[in-house]
Amino acid sequence: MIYRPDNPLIVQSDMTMLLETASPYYEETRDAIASFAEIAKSPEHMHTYRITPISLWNAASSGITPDEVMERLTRHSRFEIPANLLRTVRDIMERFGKVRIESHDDDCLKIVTDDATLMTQLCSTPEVKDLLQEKTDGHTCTLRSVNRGLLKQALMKIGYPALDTAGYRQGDPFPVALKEDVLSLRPYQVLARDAFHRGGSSLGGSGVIALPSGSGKTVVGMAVMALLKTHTLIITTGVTAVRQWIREILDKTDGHPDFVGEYTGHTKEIRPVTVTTYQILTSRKSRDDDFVHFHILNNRPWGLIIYDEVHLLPAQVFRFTASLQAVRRLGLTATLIREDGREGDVFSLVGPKCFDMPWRVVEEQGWIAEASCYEIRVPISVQDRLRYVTSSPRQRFRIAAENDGKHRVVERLIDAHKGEKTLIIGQYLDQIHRIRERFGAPVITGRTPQCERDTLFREFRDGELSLLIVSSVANFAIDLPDASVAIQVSGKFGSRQEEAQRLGRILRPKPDGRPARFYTVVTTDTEEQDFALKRQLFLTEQGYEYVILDEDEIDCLEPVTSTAPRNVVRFHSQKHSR
DNA sequence: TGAGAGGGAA
DNA sequence: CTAGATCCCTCTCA
Repeated sequence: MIYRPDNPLIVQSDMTMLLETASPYYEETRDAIASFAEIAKSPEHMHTYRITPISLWNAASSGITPDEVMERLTRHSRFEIPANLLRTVRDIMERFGKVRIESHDDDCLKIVTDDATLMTQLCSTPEVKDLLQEKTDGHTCTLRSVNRGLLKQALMKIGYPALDTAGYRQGDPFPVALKEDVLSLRPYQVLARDAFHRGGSSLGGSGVIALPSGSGKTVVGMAVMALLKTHTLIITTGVTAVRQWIREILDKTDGHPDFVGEYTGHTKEIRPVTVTTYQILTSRKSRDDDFVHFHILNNRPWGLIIYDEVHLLPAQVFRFTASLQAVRRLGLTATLIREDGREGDVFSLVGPKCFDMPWRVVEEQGWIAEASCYEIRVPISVQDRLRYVTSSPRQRFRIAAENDGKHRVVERLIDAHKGEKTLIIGQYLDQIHRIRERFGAPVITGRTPQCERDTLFREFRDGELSLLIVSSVANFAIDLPDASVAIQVSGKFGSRQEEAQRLGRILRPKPDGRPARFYTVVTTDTEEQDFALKRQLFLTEQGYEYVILDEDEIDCLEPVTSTAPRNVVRFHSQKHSR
């Protein structure tokens, strides 16, 4: 029996793992398992990770072998690893690619597998069988090209994600190159581009690249365009993002303005490079009308489709994407997590994750600002506590979130960061307006007209204004200027995505190299505290540690200086010794 | 031709 | 879970 008490990882036969955070080997172990497991819980001392089929398949498609997974588990595990777990991991990973999709003739493809029993099983599974045509022999079966996407979804559902090597239709050529004189790709951007293109024309060539906010995902997209030199459709979340892409393309490539177009509610241009929104693809005049815009865009000779913020891809766009399997697809995202559990559809229709890098690693290389995260706990007044306990579970969260006691904390934080660009981010308009009354800073909500936003953004950027209060516009507004301090006073239940997005607002490297601070203010002993923990999961997985402070510990926070060593660790050990 | 308001959608 | 923001379309007014 193996027993290595210094190792911080406990691997259990139900595919969960426990990781002890106080161990000196914690960071090393966390980084070793991050690529094939996902974090499920992160209380102070013991984090729980889960190994899921999707996490294993994503690992497999970013080049990690079953042996490597075994080796990492064995190296960091305290106890001997359950034999059945090793078998299951290998088994699941090897299921990816057991079924391959290959080209056959003009409008037919074929699925191929070496395993005749599996083929028989496929041909008797209703969801799969209906999409297939006829069996050529025990190992192959033909299907119509139009069913390529649907079949991949069906195979994913039964746990055998297909390796699609049927290749892509040749898009019309469009010569475009990066302006190498003004733009040099960062090392990880080159790695990401090449990981996407690995396998050349037929193997791979579709997939998702996950990189933190502010690390230049747009540039990766353009680097791929410059590699493929073909007509490209870029789909984004909103018109501001559309215009941002167009600006970036004109700025960083030699693409001529006449060949780059906007296709939105305002302007309907179709050009060799066209930037559009998810919404216009799914819009139609009435319920039983046609998806006009989708059909117009679908009948173009695209050789590449870029899905910006692919984690937000609306359910309906999956259907369209299923019919676009002959076009190369690149998904870009900072947080490849969906709260609706449709990760499998992203995997099978856009493609597997082909590249990612933990946020902390990008930070260590200096491409995004160094950031520390704090959770500050505030009690609730006796009156509000009374309201809280007598309310329905529905209203409770809101009462806790809108706790006016939070204002004291906000005041102290603003004092501690005088002169730094600070954002206060909240979810409820009432709360936001109460904060405005107290601190007198301007507010931006969805109601704020664009021209007013522009003015405030400019003042904030120029430093005339150092404090800005924003509602959940902060989640979408791509043009919101960068800050170095963010104070989150309320948010959307347990949304990991939102937490990550909001941290992203302060990650752009500062001119003076000063580190960023992210504070989330939470009411003690309420539901909000549980949700806060859930929100932090993604960032914990990326290597961030939340320091938990009580209200009056704020004054012991060290002031931010550009040369200050990281104080996260010191605070952490203080907490542990108490 | 463009701006702005209001409705519906998801 | 809700509340909030966005987008697209249409209509009206210069």
